[in-house]
Amino acid sequence: MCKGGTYDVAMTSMAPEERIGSHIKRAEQALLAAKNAACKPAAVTVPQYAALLWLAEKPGISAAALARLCGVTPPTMNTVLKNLQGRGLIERTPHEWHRNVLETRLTDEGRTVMERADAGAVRVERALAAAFTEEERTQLIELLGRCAEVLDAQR
Amino acid sequence: MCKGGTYDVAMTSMAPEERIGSHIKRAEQALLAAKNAACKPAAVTVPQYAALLWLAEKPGISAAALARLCGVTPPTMNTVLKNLQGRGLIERTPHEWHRNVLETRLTDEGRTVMERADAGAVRVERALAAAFTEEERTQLIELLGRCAEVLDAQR
DNA sequence: GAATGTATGTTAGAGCTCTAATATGTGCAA
DNA sequence: TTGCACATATTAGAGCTCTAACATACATTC
Repeated sequence: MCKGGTYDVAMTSMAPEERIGSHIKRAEQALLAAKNAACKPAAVTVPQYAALLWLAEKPGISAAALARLCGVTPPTMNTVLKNLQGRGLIERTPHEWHRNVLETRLTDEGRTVMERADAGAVRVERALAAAFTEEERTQLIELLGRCAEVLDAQR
Repeated sequence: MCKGGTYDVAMTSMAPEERIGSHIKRAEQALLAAKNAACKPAAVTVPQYAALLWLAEKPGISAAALARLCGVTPPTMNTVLKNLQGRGLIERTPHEWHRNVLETRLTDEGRTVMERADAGAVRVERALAAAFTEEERTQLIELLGRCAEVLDAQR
């Protein structure tokens, strides 16, 4: 049972396979790699695709609100939006009332690119979903939700 | 059932809540945030901690092998090791036979820092594990494993 | 009206991550 | 021996990510 490593895992630490976090990380890494490959034909990164997808559903949204939807900080979203704007996939215009807010919208090209990337991403999601029964899928989502809940509370 | 967004999700795409990937990502984000906070007293990042932990168990390992264990590319591990070496937490010496290989080892300070970070990380992992029954934990790990398998095959 | 609070936006800096390309060294095979 | 294959190491460049700090603008309260 005990490993033969120099650092005595059994006494003070925990083996990697026992760490639920290891398995979450591995799944996330595989997910990112698969989505990255799926987005490649559209020449966008996964974070860029995520932003474009939300922008399609919520035109004129603020960068801060978009950051919350995508689960990143405002400076991070700022970086992503800069790259998207530099490629002409989005445009940002000052809000009529709240002068400090910039409304962000897809350009026509941005919409085209998003739809192309989305096709790939959905293909990945469908393949993933197909690996589970309805019941398993429900349970997986429930268990993952509990993970997020507990971990957020830890902080 | 259908959302009122501009981009018609129902026809060509998929709602975020239906995407298993969304839930994996959320759990991983919460995990990273919790581990980050846990590693902060030791003043190391999560990737740095991961490298230190493996180094404790496998002294003299090559950077490439360490990269595989940590699930990152060699250039990424190179970046992490540079930072660790700059802080004097590891040392790298040429391999006796294979001149191209650098053997990497913890310094005394590196071991101390690792143990401090590990205490925090294990605390997070134990809290996470405590949120599930034995059966749930087993199933979660099995389901996550299937995710990784399917996603890797997609690529 | 002035102070406070809250939300948005941005910059700076450190660090992680990838792909692509290059160099070096080892071992095997024609 | 020469060439090929493979592993390791590194550099370059683009992009994502965070925390910290600061600036701006609106809204509420005193």
